[in-house]
Amino acid sequence: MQLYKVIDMKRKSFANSPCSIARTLDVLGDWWNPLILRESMYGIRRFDDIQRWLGVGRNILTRRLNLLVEEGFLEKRMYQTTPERYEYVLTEKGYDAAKVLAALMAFGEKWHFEPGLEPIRLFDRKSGKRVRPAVMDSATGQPIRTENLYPAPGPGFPSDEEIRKKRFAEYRARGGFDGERAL
Amino acid sequence: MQLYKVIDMKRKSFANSPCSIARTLDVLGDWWNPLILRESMYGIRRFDDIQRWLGVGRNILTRRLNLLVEEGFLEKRMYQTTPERYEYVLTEKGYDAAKVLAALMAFGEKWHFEPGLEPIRLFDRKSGKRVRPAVMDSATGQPIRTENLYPAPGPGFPSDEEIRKKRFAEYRARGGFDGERAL
DNA sequence: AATTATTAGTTTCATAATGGAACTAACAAT
DNA sequence: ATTGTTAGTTCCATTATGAAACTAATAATT
Repeated sequence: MQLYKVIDMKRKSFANSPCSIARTLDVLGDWWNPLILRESMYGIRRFDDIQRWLGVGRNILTRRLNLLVEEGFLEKRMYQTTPERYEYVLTEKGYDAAKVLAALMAFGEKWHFEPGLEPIRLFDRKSGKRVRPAVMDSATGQPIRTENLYPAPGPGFPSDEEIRKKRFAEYRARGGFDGERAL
Repeated sequence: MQLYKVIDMKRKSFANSPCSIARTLDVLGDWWNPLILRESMYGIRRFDDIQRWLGVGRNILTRRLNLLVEEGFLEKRMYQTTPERYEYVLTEKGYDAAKVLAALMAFGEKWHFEPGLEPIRLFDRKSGKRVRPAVMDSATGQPIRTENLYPAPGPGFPSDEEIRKKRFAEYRARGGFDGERAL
C-alpha cells in the first residue's frame, strides 16, 4: 500500500513499524495541520480566515489544505460562482480527527494552564451542557491509565516482525512504570 | 509566560490565539516527538533503540530527546556509571500525553486499516483485558461527537479577543455540520 | 596488548521545508 | 476608474532534516 506522497518522499516510511499512530501522523504530524483542523472545528472555513487566525503563510496553507483534502479530512466546497469561491469543511473523517484534538485540548488544559483557567470550553449543541473530553476505555467506561497498558501484536501485525514482538513480550514482563516492578 | 524556546523562534507564537491545543502542539506538533513518546509507551528507553526502531537521524533524536526532557515529557535517568549511560522514561506528564497517542491510535485503526486488522492492541496489565481507547465525555460517559460541539471562551480567554468571541457566537448560531442547519 | 563492540552522542554537508512579502486573477462595489 | 475582496502563486532568504562519518568512554575478545 502506498502510504506516503511524493511530496513527503524524504521522510521515513515506517514500513517496518506498522502503527496506527505513525500512519495518522503522516498527515497530522506537523505543526499546521492539526491547527487547521482546529479552526475547522471552530467553524472557520475560508482560506483568508484560516490564514489570518493562524498566521500561517499563504503558500504553506495552500499546500496543507490540498493535503488535508486529499487525505479526506476536509472537503473543498464551492460556496459561490462568479467568481468561484471555495471553503473547506470537515468530513466525517475530519470530525473524527477532531476528537483527537479534543483529547489534546484536555491534555493542554491540564499541563499548560492554571486549573480552572482554560481559554476555551466545549459545549454540546443540543443540551447546552459542558462537555469534558477524556480518553477512556470504551469497554469499561473508565479513564485510561497508560502506565497500566502494554501493547501486543494484533491481527494486522506483520509476520516478519518477530524482533518487535519479542520486545513487546519483554516490556510486558518488565512492567510499565519504572521497570522496578517485577510483574 | 515564555511559551516558545529559542530553538523554535521562527515559528508563530499564537499569542493571539490562546489554545490548549496550540500550546501542546508546540512540543508535539511534529513528526518525531509523538513517535518517540510512542516508543517510550512501548517500553523503549535507550537512545540507540529509539534510533533504530524509528529510523530517526541521531542528530535529530538528540535534539528531540532534549526538548522532551526540558518540557517534562521524559526523564533522563542514569542507569549505569563507568561509563555513564542514560535512558529516557516517561514522566507523569508523558504518560498523560500517551493518552492522546492512544486516541490517535484508535483514529488510525479506524481510518487507515481494515476493520479487525489493527497492527497493535492494548491490554490492561492487571486484568489482562483488552483496552479500547476512545474520546468520551467524562461528564456523561458518552462518546464524543465533535460535530455536535461548539467552543466558547473560558475563564482563561484573553479579554482583548472580542473578535474571536464573536466568531464563536456566530458559529454556535450557524450550526456545526454543514451550515445549512438553522440552529 | 591490540582489536573489536557497545552506547550515546556530535559534526558536516547537501537537500528540503518554512516564513514573509509581493504579485496575480477574477470579479464586486463605490 | 479606483479600490476592495477572496483565493491563491511566485520568489527568496533562512531554517530544519537526513545520511553518513566521526568521537569518547569503556568492556569484551583474541
